[in-house]
Amino acid sequence: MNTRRTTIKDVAEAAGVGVATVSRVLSGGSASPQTRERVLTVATQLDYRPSALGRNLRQRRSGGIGLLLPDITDTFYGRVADGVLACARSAGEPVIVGATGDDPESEAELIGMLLEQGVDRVIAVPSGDGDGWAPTLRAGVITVFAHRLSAGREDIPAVVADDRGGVRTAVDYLTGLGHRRIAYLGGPGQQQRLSAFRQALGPLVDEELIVVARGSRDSAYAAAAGLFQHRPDLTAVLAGGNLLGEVAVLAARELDLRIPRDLSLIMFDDVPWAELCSPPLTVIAQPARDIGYRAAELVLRGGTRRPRGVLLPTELIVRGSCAARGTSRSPR
Amino acid sequence: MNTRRTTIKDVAEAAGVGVATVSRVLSGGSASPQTRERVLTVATQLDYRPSALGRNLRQRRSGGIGLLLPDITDTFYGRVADGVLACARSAGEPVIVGATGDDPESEAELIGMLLEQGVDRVIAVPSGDGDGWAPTLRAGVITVFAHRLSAGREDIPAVVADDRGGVRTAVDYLTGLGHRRIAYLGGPGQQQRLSAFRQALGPLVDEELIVVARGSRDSAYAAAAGLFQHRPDLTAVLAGGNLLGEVAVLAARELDLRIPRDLSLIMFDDVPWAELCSPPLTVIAQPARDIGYRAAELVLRGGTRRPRGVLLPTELIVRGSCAARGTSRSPR
DNA sequence: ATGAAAGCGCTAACAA
DNA sequence: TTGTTAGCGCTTTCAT
Repeated sequence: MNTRRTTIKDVAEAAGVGVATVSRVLSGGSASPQTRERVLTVATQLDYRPSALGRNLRQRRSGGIGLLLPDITDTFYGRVADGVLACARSAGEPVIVGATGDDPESEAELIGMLLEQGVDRVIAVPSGDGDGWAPTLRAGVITVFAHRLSAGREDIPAVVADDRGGVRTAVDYLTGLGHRRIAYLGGPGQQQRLSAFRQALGPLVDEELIVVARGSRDSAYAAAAGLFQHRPDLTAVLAGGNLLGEVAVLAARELDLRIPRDLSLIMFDDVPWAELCSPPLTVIAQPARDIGYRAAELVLRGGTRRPRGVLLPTELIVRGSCAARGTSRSPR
Repeated sequence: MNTRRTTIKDVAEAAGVGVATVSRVLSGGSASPQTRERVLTVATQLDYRPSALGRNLRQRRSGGIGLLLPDITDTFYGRVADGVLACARSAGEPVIVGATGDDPESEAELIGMLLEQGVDRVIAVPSGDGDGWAPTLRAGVITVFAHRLSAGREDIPAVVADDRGGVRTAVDYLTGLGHRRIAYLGGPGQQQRLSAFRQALGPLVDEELIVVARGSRDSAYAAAAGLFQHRPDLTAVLAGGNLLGEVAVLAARELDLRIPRDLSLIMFDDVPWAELCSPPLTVIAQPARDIGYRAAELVLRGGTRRPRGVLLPTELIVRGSCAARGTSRSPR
């Protein structure tokens, strides 16, 4: 059962050479053709796999990427993860994944775990206010943020979608349809979108129509339902994420608000079900997978370049959840 | 920038003790109260984190769990991953995640990567025919399958949903509604469901109504559309996964088949959008998160117990996508 | 109760 | 071109 692992020493002995030679051959160093041949043969025969543990310890690095996501269950983050995985794999780097639940404490704990593992590169959708990232920086861990910026951590490069542009497009579209009372239903950690919303709406902004939920589904649903009930005069909503969009649809149905007749809805993030929904949802699509891929590229490239971050475009995809104001809701 | 990592030696010196003592204190060994106190203080002062690399190398293990999933983007697998992550975290184990894309070759490659990392426990939704798993077994890596069994690998414990029961329930429900021409739209690696379907349908089974798509969305859509076009006489479909269900809805719409008037649909896996769909989809819910959690428990417990696998119950959730036969499709 | 020392598997200096 | 050797940070006998 417990077959001892084949080590470099075994290979060296079997091939009748020194361990250094084996190491050299396997990492493409110089060696005579015949020696190389022999070592390679023996290695495959013995099914030898160099231990990353030994190598990393020696090289004082782990050669692993840490990936911290709020919720791996959310397709958006799933796509981000997919991008990271794809890039990491082409570089032969393992990825250690952790789910923070958008909780700074949990995040800090996970950071500690990654540090312990000796991970030397981290990609994260940051949850805290940025203080939690001091340890990684101090430990010299190359860090890149994805999808979100972190307040007070402008020193860490980030790969994000053009939230401001997306929000502006959405608001323009809605106001163009004649809407004036537009609500924003947001989630945690989206300062960009929030401020962009205020800015895009300008004088039309109504602070009461801005609601920010915590991460959970319940919280989101409560926020949506509360908003709709409290302000039946609103005619359009911008949901800042697929979870928010989902609960908005649910809450609207519960309150007998017809979309788009009574309520126009635009959702951030294009998910497969947006098309299946009735009506199909108009969305601001974000290149989730690219975000992950680019973040991985950045983190792998190391601190060399200075691209202080990447901004990826968003796209308005018009489907059926927005209508011109006019067939407005019955005057309660 | 490149602050050398604090090592056990640093702590030992600072505390005026030997490294062995530090090690003992930190791993709860015997030590005099005062020594313990001093070491602990110094350790926190220096923000010392024991290197998992060093420890694992010494103990000839990595203390990491490998998790291989077909597609991290699929919410089902996302939930499985979430369960694994939760359990692993409570055990303080890091999880290295890989996406196989349901491709045996890719899977084999990833297995190699995990082995190289020295991972000593693996959880996987197996893609290949089982031969690919010889290396892990040989290397003494504790392996547990999740969600799927692998042909020819009955020696590896698996945590799966009660597919047979779920299929039976779905078929019973459908036949109870008067349906006779029931199709099965499946994906890769679901032998259980397929055979259960044949068995449940008994004499009613029509091989032409059984279609198995490859993993991709395109393939799935093509399969669904092809099925519906080729056999307009079918009145009900069982989709073997959320992706299959999604494309079934899409294809039905494209072909102007009304659900449930023209076509009744039951989907495996309850996803959030099932409720948002119109009509809301009747589903066979699977405890995805539990599958992951239990698999992690099993793999962490080690090979000690003999529970040769776990079978988790499924649940029929009736919503609006199934109707009694009668308002059948117009006799083309 | 504590320290010295060996060694996990590997790579990189240094010799030969 | 090749082998010898010294660690990387840690745990674990074995003495003390």
